[in-house]
Amino acid sequence: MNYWLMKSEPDTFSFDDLVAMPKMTDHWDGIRNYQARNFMRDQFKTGDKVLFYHSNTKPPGIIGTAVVTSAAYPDHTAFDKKQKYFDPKSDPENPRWFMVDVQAKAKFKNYIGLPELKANEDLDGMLVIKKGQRLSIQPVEKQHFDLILKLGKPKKV
DNA sequence: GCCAACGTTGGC
DNA sequence: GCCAACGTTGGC
Repeated sequence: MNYWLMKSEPDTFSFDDLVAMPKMTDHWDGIRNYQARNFMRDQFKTGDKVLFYHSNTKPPGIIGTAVVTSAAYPDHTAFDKKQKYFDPKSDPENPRWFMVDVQAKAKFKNYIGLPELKANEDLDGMLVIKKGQRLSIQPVEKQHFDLILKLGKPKKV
């Protein structure tokens, strides 16, 4: 069992957007960073737990939890010229980019903003509070994950 | 909207 | 293989 933090801009795809999907599940497409891809491709497993992070909003922070419901499979949006995330260097024979399916689980009654994450010394070392850390998929340590659940007061969706 | 941080690209 | 130029992320 692994723990992850996944960033999304709420203007593009918010936690509530995920909840609104059939079965509250969607594929996490558009990852075009090798480190993030490697996490998904090599380490994501069905049942892994995810903190859903809203970036580029005021304040950014953790809005809820989700669960991984598939292993990694090729990101087909890279194959289609009309797609925003088209990448000519990826093709179905030899896909460069991958994605997983995630399902919404719980929404936090207490949204945990980035300033709050930074202020909590029990969360020292979390990647998301590091300056310049732009990775959109990050591993999270279990004790950090557990503490964040405690702070967030998740309510099943 | 600015810009620091940092990943990627491509010329050499 | 170095590194300058460029593009993107994402906090502020």
